[in-house]
Formats: sequence, C-alpha cells, structure tokens
Amino acid sequence: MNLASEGGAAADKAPRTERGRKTLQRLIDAAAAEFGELGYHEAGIIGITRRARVALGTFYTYFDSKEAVFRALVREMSRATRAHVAEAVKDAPDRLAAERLGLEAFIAFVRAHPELYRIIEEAQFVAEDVYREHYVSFADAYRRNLAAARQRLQIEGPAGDSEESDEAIAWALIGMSVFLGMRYGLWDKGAKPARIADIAGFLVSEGLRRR
Amino acid sequence: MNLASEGGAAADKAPRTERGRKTLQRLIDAAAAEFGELGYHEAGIIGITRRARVALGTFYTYFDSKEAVFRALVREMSRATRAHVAEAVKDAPDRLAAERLGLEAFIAFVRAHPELYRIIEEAQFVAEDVYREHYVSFADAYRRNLAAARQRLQIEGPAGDSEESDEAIAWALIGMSVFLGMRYGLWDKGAKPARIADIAGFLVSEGLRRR
DNA sequence: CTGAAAGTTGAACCAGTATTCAAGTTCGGG
DNA sequence: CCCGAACTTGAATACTGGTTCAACTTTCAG
Repeated sequence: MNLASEGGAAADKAPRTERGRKTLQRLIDAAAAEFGELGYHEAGIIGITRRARVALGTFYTYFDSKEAVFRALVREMSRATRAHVAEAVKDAPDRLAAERLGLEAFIAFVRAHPELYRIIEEAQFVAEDVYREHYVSFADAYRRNLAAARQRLQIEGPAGDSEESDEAIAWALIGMSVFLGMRYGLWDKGAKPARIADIAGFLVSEGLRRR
Repeated sequence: MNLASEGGAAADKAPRTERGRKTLQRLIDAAAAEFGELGYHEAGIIGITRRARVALGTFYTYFDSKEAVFRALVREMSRATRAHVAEAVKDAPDRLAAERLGLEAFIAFVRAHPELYRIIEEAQFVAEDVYREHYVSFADAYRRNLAAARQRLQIEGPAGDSEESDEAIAWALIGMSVFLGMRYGLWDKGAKPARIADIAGFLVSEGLRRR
C-alpha cells in the first residue's frame, strides 16, 4: 500500500524522514487491521497505535482524526481493488470473458482481503462521499467497456437509449459482484470462485429465458 | 408497522395497556426516523425519545438497549420489504415477468422508504446476524421460485448442479436489485423505475451476448 | 559537533451518551 | 372510588474514547 504519497493524510502531516515514513506505514497497516476486524465504531485509536507499537499521540502526527485515516484507507483500498480486477481482466478475448474473469478475481480478492471489503462497504455509513466515488468510478469504467464491446458487436442490449441502459447494466453487474463477493468470498468459502463465475457468466451472457 | 407483538422487545417489556401500546408505537416510529436520518451511531436515545415526545427513561420501559430497538426494527423492515415485493409480484404470469415487476416495486419502495433501506444495510455492521437472516430468507424464497420456474420450463440455467446454480443466481439477482435500488432509488430519483426494471429484465432473460 | 527540525510519548482533558433509579402520575378492575 | 399495577419522569451515574499538549528523544544538514 502506498498511502504516504498524497491522497490520504493532510499535506502538512506528510513524513519528512525515513523513520517517519516507516511509522506512517505501520499506522496504516494497523488501522486496516483494526477497522477490518472491529468495524469503524468498535475500532479505536488506542487499538491502532497498540497494533502499530507506537504511542497514542503519534497517531495525530500523521492524521487529523479517526475519520481521516478511514477515508484515506477507503481510497487506497478502492484503488487496490480496481487494480487487482483490471490486472485479471487485462487480456481477456472479449467482454463476456472479461466479465467472468473479473468476477472470479474479485471473489478471490475478497477471500484474500476480507478487511478491505468490509472497510469499503462500511464507508457507506461513515464517509458516503468516498463510498460513492468508489462505485461511481467503477461504474464509469464499466460503462466505457460496455459501450466499446457493443461497438465491436460483442454484446447487445435492450431497445432504447443505450447510454441509459449501459449505466443501469453497469450498476446491475456491480451489485451482482458485490453480493456474490459477500456470499462466496466473505461468508462461505466452500465453493470454487471459478464455478460461481461460470454461473454468473452464463446469466450475463445467455440470460435465463428458455429458448 | 407491527412490532408490538413479539419479534422485538423482550417479552417482559411488552406493554399491557392501551396507553403503553401507543407509547411503544411512538418510540418505534421515532427510532425508525432517528436511525434512518442519522445512522446507528449518530442516532441517540435522547433523539428517539425527543421525537416520540416522551421522557428519556420511558425508552427503557420498552427496550433493553439501543441495539435491541435496532434489531427489532431491522426484523420488521425486512418483513415489510418482503411483503411489499411479494404483493407486487403475486399475479405475474411467469418468473421473468415477476423479476421485472419485483425490481420495479423494489425501487419504488426504496424511494418511498429510504430510511428502511439504510437501516437494513447498516445492520451489516451493527447486527450482522439479522442482516444475514434478512438476505438468506430472501435468497431462499428466490431459490424456490427459480426451481419452480425451471420445472415449468420457463427458464433454464447453466450446465451442472442446479442447486448450486440457483443459489448463486439468487444472490446475483439480489445484488442487482440492491445496487439498482441504491443507485436509482436512493441516489438519483430521475429515472423511471419501470425503465430500469425493463433494462434489468432484459439482462436477466436475454443476456448480453449478441446472437 | 551542534542545534534546529522531525518525531515520539502518554498523562490529562473533555464531551457525549447509554443506562439506572427512586419518586411521582395515571389507569383500570373490583 | 380506591388501591395496586402500569407507566412516566429526568436528574444522576458511569464510562468510554477521541483529541490535545508540553516535555523528551532522535535525526541530519551544515
């Protein structure tokens, strides 16, 4: 995680020495663990600094408040999630294959980093603006991909304004992923991500109607 | 809302007179408003009792704790949501039509009761067990409907274990609805629910693959 | 070396708020 | 009517946990 450079703490709180950067990183990791395990409200600065093995006051050398770390963390995790999925999808032959690969990667990612997932979702109630930012940027990327795939005649949508339908389809697909991530990544790790991705992939490309 | 009977407060706290039932109801409505506007942690017993126009202590005549009202509220709202959707879907000609009608009703419901929606979602972090209960019961109903529709040859799924695929499809469809509800019911009330439901309906029945 | 800047420390402060309780008021069955 | 049960009241309690700060230590440029 690279949070030290911009995006997170107030500019005047950025560390200026190597020691400072190390300490900041320890605090960030500790905060991720604390928030991930306990949730925003149960988590405490005391817990964060204990995990990071620094004194209580040190926290405020690098962050303005509890909410400030949390926001920084959400932004960083949003970036990490997008990067992970993008990487998994980068050489998919077409959009529908990308859909399948992306979901598989997402479920695996949630299993590997349940705390990131929880933190992003809880942001809905702690810092709604960054939460929206997260999904809006996801949806924008999705919309672009859908439009491109339509251009290449890989997919086709319902009749009517395709701007509007791509937007709605993007949000539908995101919702699918988030809930499948919760169900199979967070709650029950029994099923194989590939199998779940196959099922959802079928739904998205073929639909359920019997022909 | 009927929370007075069972499901909510501890049995020994149930009101025994008409006056008591009235007060309990005022508290429940006040709590729904308070939690819905402020979220669980910003909400306070003081705010709830002020809204209900009763003294602070009266709250504890009917509930054991802040968390107890919240849990009662989530259960009640879960019930109300399911009832509303079931009603809207009850005389749909087939499963795919039901899908479309259910989503339309759900988006409208979220617009009419944004506080219910917020409260249920926040339960994920305040009372995870009731949150799971909510979606698991939704998913169970969904799974039964899917299996019945498959029997009637209205729909068809991917190859392989249909138990597993119905379960996954149920969660995928729930996730779709929840995110479309958030995007079009809570955040942006511009679009017509019917139009969004049409688009999602297309996705679910036809799929995106060009034929 | 050296002194100023950067970093660290943890006790103290403070504000908020869930919960308790003992005293008072209202209700309803006999 | 009357009395005990049901209900209401709000001040007091108890405690939590975010934030501040002044003293102390470490680092590093000149």
